[in-house]
Amino acid sequence: MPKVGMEPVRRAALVDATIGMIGEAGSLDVTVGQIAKRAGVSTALAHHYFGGKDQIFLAAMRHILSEYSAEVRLALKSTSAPQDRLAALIAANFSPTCFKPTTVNAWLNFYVQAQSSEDAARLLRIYQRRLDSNLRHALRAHLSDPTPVVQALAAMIDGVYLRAALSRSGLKRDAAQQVLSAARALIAEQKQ
Amino acid sequence: MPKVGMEPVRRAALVDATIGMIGEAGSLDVTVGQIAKRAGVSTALAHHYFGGKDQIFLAAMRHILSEYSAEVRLALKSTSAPQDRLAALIAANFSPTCFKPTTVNAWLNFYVQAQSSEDAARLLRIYQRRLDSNLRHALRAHLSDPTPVVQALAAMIDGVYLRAALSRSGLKRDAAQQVLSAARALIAEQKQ
Amino acid sequence: MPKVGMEPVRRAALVDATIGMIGEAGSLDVTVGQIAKRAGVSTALAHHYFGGKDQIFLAAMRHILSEYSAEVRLALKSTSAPQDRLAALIAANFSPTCFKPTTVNAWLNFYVQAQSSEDAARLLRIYQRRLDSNLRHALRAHLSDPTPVVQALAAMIDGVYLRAALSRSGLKRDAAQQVLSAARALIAEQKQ
Amino acid sequence: MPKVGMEPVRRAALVDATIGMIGEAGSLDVTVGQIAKRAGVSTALAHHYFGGKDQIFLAAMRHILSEYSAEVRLALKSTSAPQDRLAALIAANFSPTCFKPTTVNAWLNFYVQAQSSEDAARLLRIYQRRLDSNLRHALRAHLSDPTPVVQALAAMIDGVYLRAALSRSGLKRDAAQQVLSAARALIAEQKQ
DNA sequence: AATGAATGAGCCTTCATTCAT
DNA sequence: AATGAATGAAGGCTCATTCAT
Repeated sequence: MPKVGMEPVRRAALVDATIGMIGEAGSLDVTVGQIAKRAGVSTALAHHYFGGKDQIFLAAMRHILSEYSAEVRLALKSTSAPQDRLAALIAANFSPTCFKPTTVNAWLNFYVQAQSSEDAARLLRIYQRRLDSNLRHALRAHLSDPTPVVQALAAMIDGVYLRAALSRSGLKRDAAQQVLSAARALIAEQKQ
Repeated sequence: MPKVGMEPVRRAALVDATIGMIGEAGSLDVTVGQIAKRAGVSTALAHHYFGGKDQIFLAAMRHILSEYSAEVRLALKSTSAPQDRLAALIAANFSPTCFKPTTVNAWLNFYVQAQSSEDAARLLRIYQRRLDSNLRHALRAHLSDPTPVVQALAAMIDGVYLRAALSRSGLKRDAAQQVLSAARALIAEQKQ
Repeated sequence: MPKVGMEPVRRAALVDATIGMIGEAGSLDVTVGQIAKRAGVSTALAHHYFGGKDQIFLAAMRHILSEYSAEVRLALKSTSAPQDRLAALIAANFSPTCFKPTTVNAWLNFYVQAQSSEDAARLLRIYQRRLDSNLRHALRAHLSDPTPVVQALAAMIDGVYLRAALSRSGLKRDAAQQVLSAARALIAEQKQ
Repeated sequence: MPKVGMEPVRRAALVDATIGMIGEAGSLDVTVGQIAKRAGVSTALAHHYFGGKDQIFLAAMRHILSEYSAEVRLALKSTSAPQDRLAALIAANFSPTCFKPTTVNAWLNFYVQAQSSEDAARLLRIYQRRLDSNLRHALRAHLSDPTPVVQALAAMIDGVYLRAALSRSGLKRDAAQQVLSAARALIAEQKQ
C-alpha cells in the first residue's frame, strides 16, 4: 500500500544501503539487487528514483561528501581562536563520523570510480580543493606561505585514510594526534 | 604455430596486459577477454596458465611489487653514505618505473581488491611493511627514535600516490622533492 | 507483456520442457538454453525461478515421480478386491502416462544422475521404496512371506523399463501382461 | 623417450582409465583430460590413438562387453550337464568381474549413451541378444517354449544391475541366488 | 507509489580438438 | 612415439535495466 511522501525516505534508505553495502563488500562490485534488498525495496524502485546504478553511487558519494563537509564546517565554526583552527580541522577529518570503517571503505572505492567516471572525479576534486583550502586557511594563522605545508598535510591525511582502509582493525584513534604533531613540525621548520 | 618454451613469454605478456588494461580502464572491471586480446592470446590460454581471473590479478600485483622492490633495492645498494639513504629511498619511490600513471592506477585498484581478497591484502601488507622498514632503516642515520617520522612519511608517500592517481595529468615530477623536504622538517623537529 | 501470477505457469512450462528435452536428446546433456527456449522463456528466467541447472533437473524428477505416484494411487484406490491389487499395480506401472518414451528416457537419465547427486539419489530411493512397499502390500493377499517375490518383481519392472528405454520402438504394450504372469508363477511356486 | 610397441599398452591404459573414471564420477561427464592424466599420457595422445572422445567411450564399452563375454563363455564351457547351464549362466552374470561397482556404473552410463549414439546402441543390442540367446539355450534343457521365461529373466537380470548401480553399498552377493530361484519358479510354472 | 516479470548482453570458465615439434 | 601450445565454441550464470500493472 503505497503512501505519499515516501520519496525522500526511500532515497535516503537507498543511499544508506549503498554505503553500507560497499563498505561490507569492500568493493563497488555490489549489485543493485543487494542494495535494494538492504533498503527494503525492489530494484525497479531504485532505478525509478535514481535512474541507474551509476547515479545511485554518485548520490552515495554526495552524501558522504556532505556529511564530511558538515563535520568540518561545524568544527571550524565552533573555533574562535585562529591558531586553534588547524587542530580543529584535523580533528574533524578524523572524527568518528568520517572515519567509520565502512565509510572509509566506500571513500576508497570512489577514488577508483573516479578513474573512469568524470562525475565521480569531479566530486572528489571538490573534496580535495575544499580540504586544501581549509588547510590553507587554517595555516594562515601560522605561516605566510602555507602552500608546501598544505600539500604535505593533505597528502598525509589521505595517506592515513588509505592505510586505515587496509588495516581494517586499527583505525588508530590517535591518527589525529600524529597528523597534528607532524603539522606542527612542518610549520616550525617552515618558519625558520 | 606453437613453439615450445612459450609459457614464460605468455605469462609475462598477460601480466603486462593486465596492468596496462587496469591502468587504462581505471578499474578492475576488466574482462579476461580484454586482457587476453591485448596479450595476443585466447582467453582459454589465460585460464590455462593462471587458473582464473583472480590469479591473473594477483600475478600482476606480484609483478608490480617485485618491480618496486627491485627499484628500491637498486637505489639503496648504490648509496654509500648512510645520510644519503633517505633521499635515495624517496627518490626510488617516485622513480618513473613506479610512478607510471598506469602502474599507480593498478596499484590503487589493488588496494580496493585487498578489501575482499585475503591474498591481495597480504601482498599489500608486505609492501607496507617493507616501506616502513626501509624508512626506519634510512632514518636511523638521523634519529634515535624514528617511529613517528616513519609513520608520517609512509602515510605521505601513499597519499601522494593516491593524489597522483586522481589527477591523471600532473604526476608532479617534484613529488620526491616535496616529500624529501617534509621529511627533513620532521627530522629537524624531532631532533630537538 | 508481463502479467502477475506467472510463476507457477513458468515453472510448469520449464519442467515440461526439461522432461521433453531430456527425452528427445536421450541424455542430460541438455543446455538451460534449450530448455528455456522450448519453454518460451529466457535462460535468465529459468535461473531466476529454479536457481540453477541441477535444481531444474530435480524439479523435473519430482514431477515425474509425483505423476507416477498419482497414477499408482489412483489405480489402487479404484480396486476393491485385495486379490486384484497386484494386477492393478502392475498395470499402473505400465500405464501410458508412465511409459511415455520420453518419460522413460528421462527416468533412465535420472538413474545416472543419482550416481553423482545425492538429491537425485534420494528421490530415486523414495520411488524404489514406494514400489517395494506397494508390491508387498499387494502380495499380502496372496502370500504370507512376500519378500523374495517383491524383490524379483521390482527388479523385473525396472528391467523392463530399462529395455524399453533402449528399444525406442516397441515399448511393448503387453509388458504388463508379461510381468503379471511372471508374478503369478512366482506366487504359485512360493505357495507350495 | 618414446619407445616402440607402446601402442597396445597405451590403448589398454586409456580404456582402463576411462572405465575407472566413469565409475568414479558416476557419469559420462568425464573429460578427456581426466582420462589421459589417469592413464599417464597427454590428451593429444588419447586423440591420436582413438580419434575422439566418443571412440574412447566405445572402446571402453567394447572392452567391458568382451570381458563379459569371456566370463560367460568360460562358465558355459566348463559346464557339462545341460541342466546345470542355467545356474552357470546366471552365476557368470553376477561374477565379481562383471559386478564390480565401477563396471556396473559404466554399464549404466552406456545405456544412456545408447540413446544418442547409434554405435553405442548397437553394442548394447549385441549384448542383449547374446544374453537372450544364452538364456534360451540354457532353458532348452528345461522347457520346450522358453520365450516368456527368457524375457522375464533377461529383464530381471538387467533390473538387478540397475538396482545394484543405485545402492552402491550392497551389490548383494546373493543376487545370483535370487535370480536363480526365480528362474526355477518360472520354469516350474511354465511346465505345467 | 511500487513491484513482479522478464530479458539481452556479457563474463568466466571448460573442453574437445588441432598442430608443430 | 608423444606432447606442449593454443584455440573456437559453447554453457552456466549474473545483472542492470525495462515494462506493464
